[in-house]
Amino acid sequence: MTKEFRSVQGFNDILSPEIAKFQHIESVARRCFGLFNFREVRTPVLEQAGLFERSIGTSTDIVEKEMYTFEDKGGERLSLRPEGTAPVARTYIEHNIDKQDALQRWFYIGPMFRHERPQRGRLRQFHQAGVEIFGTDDPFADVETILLADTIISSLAVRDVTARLNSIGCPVCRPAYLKELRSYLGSVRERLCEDCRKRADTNPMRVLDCKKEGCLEATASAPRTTDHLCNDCSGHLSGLRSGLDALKIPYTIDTRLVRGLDYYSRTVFEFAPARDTRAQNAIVAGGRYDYLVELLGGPHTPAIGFAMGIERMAALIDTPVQRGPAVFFVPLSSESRVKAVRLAGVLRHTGRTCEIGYGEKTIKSMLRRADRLGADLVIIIGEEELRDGFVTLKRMSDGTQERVNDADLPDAVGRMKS
RNA sequence: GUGGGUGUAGCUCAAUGGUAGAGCAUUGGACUGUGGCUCCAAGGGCUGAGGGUUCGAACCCCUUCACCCACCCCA
Repeated sequence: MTKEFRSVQGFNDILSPEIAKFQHIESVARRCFGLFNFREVRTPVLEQAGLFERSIGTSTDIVEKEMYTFEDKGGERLSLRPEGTAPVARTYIEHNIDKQDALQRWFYIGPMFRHERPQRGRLRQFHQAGVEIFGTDDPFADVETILLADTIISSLAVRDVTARLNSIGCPVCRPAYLKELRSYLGSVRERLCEDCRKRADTNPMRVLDCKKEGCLEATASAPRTTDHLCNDCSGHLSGLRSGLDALKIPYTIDTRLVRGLDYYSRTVFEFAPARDTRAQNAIVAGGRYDYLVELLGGPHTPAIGFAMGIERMAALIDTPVQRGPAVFFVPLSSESRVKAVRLAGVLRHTGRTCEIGYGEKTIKSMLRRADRLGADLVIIIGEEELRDGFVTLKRMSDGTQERVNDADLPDAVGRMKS
């Protein structure tokens, strides 16, 4: 069949039963955010293109070729947000949050957009849940951010996920490090892949992140960020590590871990399935961005956060069982349907989920439907029930059924269900 | 952006140039107001689309579209 309309490439419909995973992940995430006392912030999906260009960095792939950027009718250059941090930082600045209380703990959940070739774990519209802590450079904020990510992952019963961690320094120590790294990379240049030769000039730290064997070997003895941190950065890192150790949160230091976004400083981290060697396997990633708010025109505001990929998390969990309705009504005439609607209203008032069968279908087909939906109880209303003011209440699990007077229905439903 | 793979019923897949099929699902019946189990039956397809070769194409060729996977990169 040729369908006239289909969803746009990389923009997927999410429907039952897959939707149950999303609902579960989001509700677990919300609960954890709430328990850590983070407040929700909802920002628009559209922002000025410049916000991302400046924050993420113009030489990153995201900005260079993956943004949905267009001119609207007013001639403004707008972008669908490719990530959540920059918009939230913009919000922090725009509403002068620091004037009230510079320390803020925020979370967001929503769709993000990147124009890439879709594949496993990568879509053009995807969903992230993330947090940001603004207004402190206390390493304990880093600890708590990582703890929160770890809490969500374990609350979702996802196993064998490991955390990798690194510090990429700050404007004080990074220039000297980069100088050293550049000269090292120059010395092994001919052993690097073509991409990495370019990166060696434009974004040398990314060379460390290359997965190609030749590059891995060539950079095996490259200078490490962690050996070139200034006193403050190194103190920050050890504060973070001792916090994680004290809480017994497992992690490994990975000096090759740099992140793809320009705004990170000091702490960067990533959670990924231990066994999965595929490239796009990070389910949570984040880091510190102490200079982003400033870069966007706000006051100096150290901050840290992470983003979790909801689709990627969904790939790691089982589909939760979706409960059927507590009660499915089987009215055998239009008069009895009126009664069914009335009784369903009473039951819904007591918190029972009810669905009423439609149409001229036979009792058999309606019962089949009730069975398929997984209804606990069925209420049959025919001629006799209508005339004498009762209903036939049937328990699907064992088929037992009884006559129940209309007025006794809520009690009888409670009794039969248990 | 580059490379590979796949498109046949709602779903998962057969059919290798000669009448398009199965399982599951759906609907109905056996069972006239009673679901699941079993049995019986039915509906459902321009074989992604367009063109070509051939007496004849799901199958071969060309074009195109879509999806999947990988690279790149990222959540």
